[in-house]
This record gives sequence, C-alpha cells and structure tokens, in this order.
Amino acid sequence: MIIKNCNMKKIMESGQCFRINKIDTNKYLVISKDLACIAKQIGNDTEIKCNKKDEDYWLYYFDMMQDHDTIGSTFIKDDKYINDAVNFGKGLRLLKQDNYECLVSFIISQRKNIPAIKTSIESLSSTFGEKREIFGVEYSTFPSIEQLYGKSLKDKFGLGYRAEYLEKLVEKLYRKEIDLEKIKQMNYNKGLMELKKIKGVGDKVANCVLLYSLNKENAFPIDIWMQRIIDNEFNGEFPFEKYKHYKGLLQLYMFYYERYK
DNA sequence: GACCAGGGTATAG
DNA sequence: CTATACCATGGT
Repeated sequence: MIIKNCNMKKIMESGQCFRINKIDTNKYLVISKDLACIAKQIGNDTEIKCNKKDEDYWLYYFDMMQDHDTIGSTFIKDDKYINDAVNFGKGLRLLKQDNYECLVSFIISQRKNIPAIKTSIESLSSTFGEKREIFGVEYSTFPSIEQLYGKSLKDKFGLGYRAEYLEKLVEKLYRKEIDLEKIKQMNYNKGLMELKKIKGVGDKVANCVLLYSLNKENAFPIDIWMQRIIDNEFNGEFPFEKYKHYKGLLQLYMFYYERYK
C-alpha cells in the first residue's frame, strides 16, 4: 500500500504517537496495539508493508483515504506563523490510533519529554506484552487490559506518581466501568466530560485522546509548547473562529513547527 | 547538577 | 473563578 504525501520521519517526531521507530535508512517500524508494519519512505510517499489480514487496520490507522496536505492547505490564510507551520509540516498526517493505547500513553506523557515517554511505553510493552516478529523485525505488543490488570506498575517503568493513575484506570477498564468505544460515539463535549472523570486525565490529555483516537478532529490539545505559541505569536489568545474545521491537524502542524523549526 | 518535560490534583483565596 | 504548591523520574 502506498500513502501519497506522507513523511514518516515527521510523523514519528510529531508527538502524536510513541511507537514509531527508525530501523534503517528510510525505514520505520510502526507498532499499534498488537500489530506492526514496516513503513518505507520513497520520496514524498510512504510504502506500507504489513500482513495481508491487517491491511484494513493500517488503512484506517493512517487515514489513507484522505490527503492531509490538502486539508492542511486550507489553513493557509493571512497568518504568517500558521502559513509557515503548514509549509514546514508538509507530509504530516493525523493518525487514527487505538483508543486504549492512546489513553494509557498520554496519561504517561504528563510532565515527561518524548524520549522518556517512549522509554516507559517500551518498558511496559517488553515486560507485559508479547514478543512478535514482522518481516524479520522483532517487536513487543502493547500490553492488553488483561495483561496489565492487577500488576504493580510502581518503581520499574519510570512512571513515578502516574503509576497509580494507570493502575486505577486499568482496573476500571477491566471491570468495564469505562467504555472507550461508547465515548467514541459521543460528541466532543460529552466525551471530554467523560474522559476528565478519569483520575490523571485533565484537559490536555483528554483532548489528545479525543483527537488521536476518538475521531474528534476539532479537538485542540494545549500543552506547554502550544501555550508558548499562543502567548508569543497570538498575544495569549488563539483565533479559533478562523480555523473551525479540522483544528486538530492545525495543532499538529503548530506543535511540530515550534519544536523543530 | 540544575533545569525541564506534549499536566493534573488539591487546596486556598 | 484564578493562583499556587506539589507531585516522581528521566533526558539533556
């Protein structure tokens, strides 16, 4: 499968997911849930190699039916910073991730830098997930709810005070007191409320989960970097009324630009 | 060895 | 409603 106008290096660095790793020149291992694929960069396009039975999963994951550069070009208006960010981020894509993995990952993410987040997730995966292989490349699956249930997460995974957030979350998921598929059916505001009931989930983490895994493409997570942009470039108030449609992709461009420009 | 990290909670005012 | 202390640890 070929994804046109797709830059895997940028997606890997974009901070929306934490399990894409470079394994060779222009080659990346992409892991999601218990699945993996190999992504090869060929010019502006990316070729995805995966198991035949998983093709639909990756089609959805990469949102292959849409051209995100085209959506991004609709943000180009009269604002220099945003125009620069969109041009700088050509090839970025908004992925459609697994909601459980996404929620766990972003609870871990608070007050951590991206390398530290990745270390914690890999450590959890290699401990509680399963070892698998795709086209000769080994990987560990993301641990399922059942695989994490009842496990002590303190002290071993660099989680710090987040360990008890996760333990409580896993317990509620296991008992089906939290149903992310149900939240996926809700509108943005209702979903935001439901997610924020979870201990350790505030505005930012909830918006990440809504945007990256619950198909709410107008969610707009504001972290330290985004707040910095809003303060320095927009006098403390972002003009949301000018960018109503697909704000989440715009947020991705801004975050990426601010970090790597 | 300081400083910061894709924040959230609890408490005080 | 806003302001502030505190949180536990790793990366740079």
